[in-house]
Amino acid sequence: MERSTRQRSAIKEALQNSGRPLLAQEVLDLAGQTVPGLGIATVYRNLKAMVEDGTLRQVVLPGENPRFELGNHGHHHHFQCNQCQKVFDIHSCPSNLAMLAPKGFRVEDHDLTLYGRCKDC
Amino acid sequence: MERSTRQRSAIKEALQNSGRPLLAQEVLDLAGQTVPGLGIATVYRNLKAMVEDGTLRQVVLPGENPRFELGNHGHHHHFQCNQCQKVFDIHSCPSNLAMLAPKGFRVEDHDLTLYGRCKDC
DNA sequence: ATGATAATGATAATACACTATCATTAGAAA
DNA sequence: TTTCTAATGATAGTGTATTATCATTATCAT
Repeated sequence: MERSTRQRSAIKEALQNSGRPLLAQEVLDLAGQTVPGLGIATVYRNLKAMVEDGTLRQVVLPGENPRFELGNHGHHHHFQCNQCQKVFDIHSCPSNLAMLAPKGFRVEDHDLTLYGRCKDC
Repeated sequence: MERSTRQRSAIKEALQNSGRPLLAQEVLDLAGQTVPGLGIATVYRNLKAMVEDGTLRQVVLPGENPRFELGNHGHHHHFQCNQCQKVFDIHSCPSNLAMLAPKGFRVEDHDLTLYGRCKDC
């Protein structure tokens, strides 16, 4: 059966505390402060398992490596800072997007990314 | 100086005739019908050169390899078909997106991708 | 405390899009 | 037509994120 490890806890905690989607490398950096010696393979292994069981979901922005965020958020979008490259959640969503599509096209979903300067940059 | 070749012409023609952004592989497939034996290296070489001189621009959707479209289009967005995976242009753009960002965040640009079924699927 | 084995960490292997290399081909200036 | 060399095509090489391997460690039911 599944065992509870310091590594797995630290990884989940890093995602919970960050409040924003993290790259695998960022997860390693943050969780590695709690568990020195944490290996990148362990990070990938756990991220993958947590995505599969629904604990996490992947956030993929254009041209970027996958980021990870808690899976219990509803539909939302993201903002990427042009300065620090960090990604933040946006908890609102424009309506009417379906009517932008040409005639004959059925819209089922959408992705929106805003770019600019974050609060700290 | 730069020479005019059948290969380069066929590559540009493929992009012009398609009316939608194409993957490097799709460019090879289409232009290869005009120039049998066309090599993938030649496609990449020319796509890269044409992006650098502004003839083409790259279109990068989340989790997808770069596509290429003519560079003389204005700001616009894209629709990807969930069935055939093809990408199409959308020549309208929602306004008000800047106000979706949290306080303290300055919005400078945005990317929007719609997903669904295209006219042919 | 002990044994079974899930999990880890180091690192080799993989996948894959893209680029470099180089011998050959083919524009185009003369 | 000849000559120069840009461009091509085949393919080896590269970069890099992710995964597999495996010896070792640590969790937890007993």
